Amino acid sequence: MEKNLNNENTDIVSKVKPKMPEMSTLYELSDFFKVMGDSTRIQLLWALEESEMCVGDLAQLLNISKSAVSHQLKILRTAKLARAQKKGKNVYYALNDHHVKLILEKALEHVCE
Amino acid sequence: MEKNLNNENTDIVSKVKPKMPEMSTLYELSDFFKVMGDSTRIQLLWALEESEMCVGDLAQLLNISKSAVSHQLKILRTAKLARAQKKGKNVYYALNDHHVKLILEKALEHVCE
DNA sequence: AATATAATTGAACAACTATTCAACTATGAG
DNA sequence: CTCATAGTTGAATAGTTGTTCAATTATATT
Repeated sequence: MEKNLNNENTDIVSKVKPKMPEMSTLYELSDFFKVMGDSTRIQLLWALEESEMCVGDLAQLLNISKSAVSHQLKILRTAKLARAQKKGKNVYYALNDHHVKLILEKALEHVCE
Repeated sequence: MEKNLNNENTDIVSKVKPKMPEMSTLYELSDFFKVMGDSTRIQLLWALEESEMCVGDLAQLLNISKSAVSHQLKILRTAKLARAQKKGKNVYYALNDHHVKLILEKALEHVCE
C-alpha cells in the first residue's frame, strides 16, 4: 500500500501494533457480530430468550416462513448461540449462550441513546 | 405464511408476542451489529481504543489502503462509533462511544470459550 | 504560485447473504 | 399402511457489501 512518511505517526503505529489481537481472534469476533447483524436472527434470539419454541411457533411469531426460520436457526446453531432438541414431531430451540443476553442489553443501551 | 394448527403452541406465541421489542428497535440493534460484523472495522475500533490516529496511521497499522480505511471510517462515523477531527493536513479519528469497549470485551469472552 | 501529501469520494466489480420455492425426510394420527 | 404435519435442504434469485481504482479536495512546504 502507500508509504507513510510522517515520522511522528509511525511511532504511534509501532506502539499500537503489539497491542492488537491475533487476526484469528479478530475474525472470530467479527464472525460473531455478523451472526448478530441480521434482524431476523435478532428477533429469534430475543424470542428464545423469553421461551423455548419450535420452528412453527417462531415462524408464526415473526410472521415469516418456516423455511426462512429454519435457515436462520441453522446459522444460530452453527454459531453455538442456539441448540435444538427434538420432541416428537417438533424441534424445540433454546438459547445456548448466556453472553448473548448481556450483549443484547448493552447494545440496546447504545442504540437507545 | 403457513398456518399453525397446534393449539398448545399458539398459546406460547401469544404470550411471547407482547414481550418482543418494536421492529424499529430490532432494526437499530441489527444495524449496530452489522457495523461490528466486519474484521476491518473491528480492527479499527480496537486500534482507536488504544490511541487516536489519523487515516494514514490506521492504513499502515492494518496494512490496507487509505481509501479502504476511509470508507470504513465513514461507516463508523455514520454509526456514531467514531468521530473525526481535522488537525492541519491530517484527520484524526477517535472512539465516540463508551459502550463499544464493553461490548467488545463481552463478545471476546464469548468467542474465547 | 507550484508541488507533494492526506484524505475523501463515486463507480465498478466480485463476493457474499437472506428469502423463496420446491423437493424431501421423518414423525404421529387415523 | 396412508396421510397430514413439522422441519430441513439445496438451488435460484435479488439485494447488499467491501475493496480497488481513478479522480478530486484541501492543506502544508518550498
